[in-house]
Amino acid sequence: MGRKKVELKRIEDKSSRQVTFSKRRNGSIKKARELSVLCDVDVAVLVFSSRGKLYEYANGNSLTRILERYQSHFEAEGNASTGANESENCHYEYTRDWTELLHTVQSQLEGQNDEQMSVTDLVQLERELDAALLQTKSRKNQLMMESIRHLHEKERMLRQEKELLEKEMEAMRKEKEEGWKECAIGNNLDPSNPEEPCPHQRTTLSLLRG
Amino acid sequence: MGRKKVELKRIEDKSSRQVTFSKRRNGSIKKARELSVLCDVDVAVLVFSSRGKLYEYANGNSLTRILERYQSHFEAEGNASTGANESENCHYEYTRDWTELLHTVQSQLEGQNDEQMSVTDLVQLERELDAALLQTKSRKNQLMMESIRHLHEKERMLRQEKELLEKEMEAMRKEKEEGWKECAIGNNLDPSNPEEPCPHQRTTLSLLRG
DNA sequence: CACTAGTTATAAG
DNA sequence: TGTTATAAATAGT
Repeated sequence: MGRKKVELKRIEDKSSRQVTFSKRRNGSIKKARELSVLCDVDVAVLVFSSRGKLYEYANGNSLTRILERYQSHFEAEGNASTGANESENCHYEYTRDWTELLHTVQSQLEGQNDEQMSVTDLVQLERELDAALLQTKSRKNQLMMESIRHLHEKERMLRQEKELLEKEMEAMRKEKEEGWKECAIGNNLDPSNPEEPCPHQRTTLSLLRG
Repeated sequence: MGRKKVELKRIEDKSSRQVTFSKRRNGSIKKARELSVLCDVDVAVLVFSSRGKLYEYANGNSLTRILERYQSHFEAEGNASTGANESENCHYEYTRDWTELLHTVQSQLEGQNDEQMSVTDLVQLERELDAALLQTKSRKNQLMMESIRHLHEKERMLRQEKELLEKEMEAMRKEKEEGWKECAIGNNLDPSNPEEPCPHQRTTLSLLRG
């Protein structure tokens, strides 16, 4: 789409990468807006620049809302098997079976059926919809519970890591102190001197407490 | 970009809207991928079809990760209009009603009622039960979503704390090193001596790397 | 940022 | 779904 065809790989030159980033970011968001308007659907685009700045687009429903919508069926992939890296797919695969059902309902509601549905048919339809609903709810609950469990687990891990870090730090502090004592001995000073072994250390400690 | 220019407004013809949706959805996602690859940035695209199907694209960091990143962003920017949604209703009053409802159902099921319930009564009962069910589900979802959001937030905080600790540690390590140099000077040793300033330090470092 | 030349996306069939 | 004429995005300047 320019003077010459470009390879699909990282642009190494920083400057032209920046230019391309700016141009294509706008392009992408424009495309998203067009899609949203023309087809009357919800679209969100998030772009994080390499320096962490966020550019976003979201129509109508604010992004927050869209994210909630997403979250309600996220982490189905949580175990990494499905959403390896590039995820580009349609979720709700189990919905496909129901599409027919919904179609039936729709034409039924539009009342433009050649063959009006009999009560018996409708009873059957109701039964199927109930089943579908049950499945949906069940799946939703399962995913949410999994998600919560997963997050709890993550929290636990993070706490552990933090604890470990704190221990490391304490150990390091002690070592340093010892080091200073040895140093003092080497300098023929009295190691039992109660005065500050090192002014730096105090700084670090007070930072820690803060 | 086609045989003729199109207005930027909802395509009214359902069929061509569907076709355009399909084409442009792919186009948009393709653009997003190119942006991501060429400029080496994180990009996410979410598209919800009118019937609620989700199409998504996210490079590298899985979408979940990107969303977390997004949430941090916008939470950091302060005010979240945590819209107090509909279900602010008086929970208790409804609960009392439900007890009655369930009681009714129970005796109905036991079939030991003097007065059998008429179909009309049952229709009404069904209606009430439906309403109760709806409320229950709504409340449950609300609580679960809150819980998830809360956990995400906690995770974010823990990560921050961890980062801080790591920085502290690095700083402390540097200080120690300096301290050793000064010490060496005090002991009239050559500070540029490339040998180990302190065996303890090595231990700590390897722990850090682990 | 503005300008094209050559590329890509896509509306219509 | 695949094709084609044309609009739109964009790489290089």
